[in-house]
Amino acid sequence: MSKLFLMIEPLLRPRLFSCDTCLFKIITCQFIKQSEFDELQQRSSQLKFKKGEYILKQGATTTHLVFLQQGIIKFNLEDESGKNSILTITKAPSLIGGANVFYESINMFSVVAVEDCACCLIEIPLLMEIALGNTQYFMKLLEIITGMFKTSILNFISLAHKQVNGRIADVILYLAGSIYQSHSFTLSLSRKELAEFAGCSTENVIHTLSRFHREGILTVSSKKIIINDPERLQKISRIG
Amino acid sequence: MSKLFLMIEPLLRPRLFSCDTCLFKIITCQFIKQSEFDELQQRSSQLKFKKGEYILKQGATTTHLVFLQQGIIKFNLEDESGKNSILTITKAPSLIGGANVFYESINMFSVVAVEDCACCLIEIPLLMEIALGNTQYFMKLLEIITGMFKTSILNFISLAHKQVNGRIADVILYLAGSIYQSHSFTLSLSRKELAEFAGCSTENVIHTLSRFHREGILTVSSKKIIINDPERLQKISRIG
DNA sequence: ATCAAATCATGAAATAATGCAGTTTTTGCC
DNA sequence: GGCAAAAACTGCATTATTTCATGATTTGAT
Repeated sequence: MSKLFLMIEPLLRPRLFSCDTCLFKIITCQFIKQSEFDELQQRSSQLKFKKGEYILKQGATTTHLVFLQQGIIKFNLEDESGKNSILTITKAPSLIGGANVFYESINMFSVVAVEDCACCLIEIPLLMEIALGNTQYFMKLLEIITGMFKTSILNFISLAHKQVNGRIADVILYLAGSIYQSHSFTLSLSRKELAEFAGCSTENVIHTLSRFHREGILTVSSKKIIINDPERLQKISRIG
Repeated sequence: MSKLFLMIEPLLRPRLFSCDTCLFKIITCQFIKQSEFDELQQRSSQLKFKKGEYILKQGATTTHLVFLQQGIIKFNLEDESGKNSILTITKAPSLIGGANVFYESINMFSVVAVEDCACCLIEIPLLMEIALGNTQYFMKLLEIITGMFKTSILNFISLAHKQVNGRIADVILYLAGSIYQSHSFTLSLSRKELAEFAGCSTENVIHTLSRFHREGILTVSSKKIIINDPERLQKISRIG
């Protein structure tokens, strides 16, 4: 890419990140033509979201699939009385909003940035047009989307049939294993959000984390968490 | 159909129910050729399951999609320690095992007959062969399968973030609304199964049902349940 | 029809979880 | 840096839930 192009390119169509190294492309490019990918790219828009901003809003209609390029998001269910439930937390890279592709276009829940995010919004009609002409590509998309459904169902199972101790152990293990991928991490969620995720009161999260800290299972100091005894945490998760 | 044919047909290939009035056909026949449906029918097998029998077994691999023609089933998750959780209850007509179609062939959970069932087992590879050549049919299948995913997620949401009162109210309302479709019904589930569905102890189910009975919300006498005050039950469900 | 096993039911004690009131700490903003 | 607001924390009273012990009832097998 020439220096001149680098200078004027942002004026034409600013790119927050390169489409050539985009994982969505890497995952699926083996199945579609460069020309098809180029068209997708042309008609996609890259957007930044600050922590706390809505990426998709529950109840709104969408015509876009969101590829989360960078950041961490929560799936948020808001009920009539204003109570929030967090269905799951996901980090980039991830394809979100898949439920809308094959079913209906009204968002079942909100997607909110938990950390600053970079996203790519892909037009669903265009994507479908390409997918319908290409079985392998279609199947790949399906696999990604049903895989996400599956994950969130498994998430729920662990939450729905355990007591708070086990649920909080689950949440911590999930965050360590799937989000931060380390036994030592700095939470991007508040205690209130942890409570919305675990389905209990904020106080209960605080009490339980303090207890785990007292018992040496975790080291908790404000947002910083270290898992000292993963085995015991897993045991608590197992027995519920 | 001639009388002679009726006499010998069972010897050739016994049919528990007619394929021509099968809802799976009615839902999808508008999109596929009669010859395609005939082949599906040829290679499908009809089976009966008694109450308590496994239709699909968690952890086993399947190459068949199950169309539930008659009866009520539960989706059962069995953990290492032998604890059961009921994910959801579904009645005929319903297409089950859809998760296996696009993802992988290992059953995430068991499917067990809660009442005597009649099922039709459809070969997934053959179904896919037909679907891949027929966009509309494919989309229809997808809609059915993702719709089921969606329903079970919504089911969970209501269970995961409520207290036992609300969860049991939910379970009763779900059974009345979606399974028995009446305010007065005879349970095919035991108290233990209700507990596995609501995610609480068996005693808690019994206590709560007795309380609802005492308060005039329900009339409960062993397996027979009458909802006397749906509004109050709904309110309990809402406030959790 | 009878017996054993499973299910249903009840109450009481122990444990778990919530909600509240009040305090400290952190965060964001001018 | 200082201030206000939000978040984090603590202990305690209240409520919810489980667990256990016990007995009644129902179900299924022989």
